[in-house]
Amino acid sequence: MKTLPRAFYDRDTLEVARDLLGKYLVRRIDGAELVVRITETEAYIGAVDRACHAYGGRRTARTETLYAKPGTAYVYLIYGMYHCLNFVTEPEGTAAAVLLRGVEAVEGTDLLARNRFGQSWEQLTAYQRKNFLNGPGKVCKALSLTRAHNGLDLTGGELFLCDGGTPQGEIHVGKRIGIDYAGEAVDFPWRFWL
DNA sequence: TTCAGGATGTACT
DNA sequence: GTACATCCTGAAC
Repeated sequence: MKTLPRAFYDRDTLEVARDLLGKYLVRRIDGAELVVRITETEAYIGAVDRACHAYGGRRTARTETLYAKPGTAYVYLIYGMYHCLNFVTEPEGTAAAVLLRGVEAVEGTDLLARNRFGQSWEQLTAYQRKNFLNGPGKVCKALSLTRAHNGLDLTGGELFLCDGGTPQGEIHVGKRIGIDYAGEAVDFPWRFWL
């Protein structure tokens, strides 16, 4: 598989969010390789989006990463205990990114299960398996990603994306989750899933 | 299967 | 002091 080049991210954020479906995300850690397939994303575009941390050109210590060059990881802490992983898009100086909301395990399932529940896949309940990696906080927990990885270059060898061919089935489009505070942006159809 | 409530700490007002 | 791009638990259905 080939690592996606920086040019992949240096495009319209909505296009990137849609194209990310079906792609493989690879995480190398302690000699192990975790691979997941992307199934759900959301776009956040600072210039026009009240739900984006960098709405209206806002620059703070936290949002600085959103202005970084495309192909950078933006990781932040939410609700005091979970992390969210984003892929920075569009040219450097433009605040936009794609939030990773859901994936499915491809390689390293057992290590993913241990990171998330402290147990092997075999030990998980049916409920735990069904809700394994279907949320942004769950994905970061399983991939062992924290704010320490904020600003990481996605064209490097620690965390990167690979092409996965054309995804099967239909691409769904709808409203984003958990942004009821964002006024008119609540209704933007910027969520994509398989 | 759905729902309400709580956990928890950082960023920003 | 308030809000937050979430998740888990336990109870009701």
